Amino acid sequence: MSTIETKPWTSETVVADLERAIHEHRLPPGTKLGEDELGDAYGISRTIVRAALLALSHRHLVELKRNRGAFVAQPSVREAREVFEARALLEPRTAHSAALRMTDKDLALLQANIRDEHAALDAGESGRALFLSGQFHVEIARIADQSTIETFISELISRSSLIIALYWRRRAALCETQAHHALLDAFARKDAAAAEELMKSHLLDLVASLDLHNVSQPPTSLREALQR
Amino acid sequence: MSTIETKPWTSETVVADLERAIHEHRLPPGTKLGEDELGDAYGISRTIVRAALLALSHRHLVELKRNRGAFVAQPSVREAREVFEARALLEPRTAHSAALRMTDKDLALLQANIRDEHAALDAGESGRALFLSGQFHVEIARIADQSTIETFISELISRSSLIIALYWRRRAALCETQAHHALLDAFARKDAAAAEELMKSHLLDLVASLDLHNVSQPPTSLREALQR
DNA sequence: CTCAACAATATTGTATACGATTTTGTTCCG
DNA sequence: CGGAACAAAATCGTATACAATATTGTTGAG
Repeated sequence: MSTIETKPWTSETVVADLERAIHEHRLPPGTKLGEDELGDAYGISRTIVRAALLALSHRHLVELKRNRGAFVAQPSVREAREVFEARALLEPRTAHSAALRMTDKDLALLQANIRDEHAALDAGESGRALFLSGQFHVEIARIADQSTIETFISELISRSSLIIALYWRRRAALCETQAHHALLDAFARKDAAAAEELMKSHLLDLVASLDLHNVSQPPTSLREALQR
Repeated sequence: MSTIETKPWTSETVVADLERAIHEHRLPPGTKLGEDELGDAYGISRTIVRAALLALSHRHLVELKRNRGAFVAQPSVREAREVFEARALLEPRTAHSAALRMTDKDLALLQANIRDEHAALDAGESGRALFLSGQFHVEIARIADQSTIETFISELISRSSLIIALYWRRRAALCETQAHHALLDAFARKDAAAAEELMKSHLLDLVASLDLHNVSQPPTSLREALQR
């Protein structure tokens, strides 16, 4: 946990801190997020913690069970499909818009992002690499200058991180940065149509790298899981 | 206000009640939502009210100003454009999916919705008609069996209601139900391509019926608004 | 009379106390 | 020894008290 008690933690900063921890798989799906525990860790009262957990539950990153507590969400196979369905509707067209508005500064930012992701991978910081990989997509929405869509994509990216934690099947890990590289090239050429197509196939590749027909549903209850 | 104190109001029911009131324009944009006031109205403590307001702020229906309180949101022209941009990405394709999954029961529900909207209009209940008109769109997402996208569309519909309250320009009011009728026909024929196109143009018509180039921004501050 | 400074009031922000529910641990009967 | 009933503990749900901040009202000097 973050444990730096010198900071003035607010509801929003706690949300951001927890969201990043979840996104980086430092808090795996299913992790219990006790209110007292979090309050002690951040040095704040349960009031703030509850507001943060409520916010995270609205983003579907945390599941609140009445009188049971908060847990890092465990998206179902169904939900996983839906998330990528939504991404497929939003992201390709957003990449198209972004390509048309792309500035040199934006390009540099995206390039830096890819570089940092490479560095993180080399350093064995796979969590940080995953986070940066997601940021690449959010950044595109920001460049497209569509903050409303950006909010949706940002949520979907974080949820995708949970989905990856649950359903990722081992494969070539470099396909990610390859796809981002190709996108960057299209952006550099201001080729909006190519960017849209590349994003579309990138998302299809992502889904294909998941194991979603598997019946190993994240156990809703231990009882049910062990009764087989 | 709702004032029925015999009900066991929970955070969620209060959110639903307030959201509907906002959607039906009983709580116009800019309305101050005092915590004590709401707590008294519903017969609950500020704790629950705050949770509800927090939820509504996450849906961009309420704006929270630090140490100032909660207000019904006043989407900017910029935000209005973004909301309809997002709807344009999500809804046509969702209508396509819905057409393919449409059952007779679903058709009946949509038909009933249109009928109720007509009835509400005839009865002069324009707020209720607007709400039902929005429900038509949410229902399509539900029929498409995409709950994640449905959540997004539901939020966008509610925000659209605020946008209509602020930027609607007088016009033929029946264009709405006409478009919904046409959609229903396409659904009945299971003509997914037609449904997709009809939804696309319906959304374009909606945007066209708004006055978004107008400079009469909802005043961010009274000072600024009166200094002209 | 105008306006700035200050005081009073109202409202939100946060912490904490207490009650409700669930979970865990123990006991006692079969 | 096994299991159900009960007791204890932990945790969440809600209300309330108090502090922080903003707004409003008043006063007094110029």
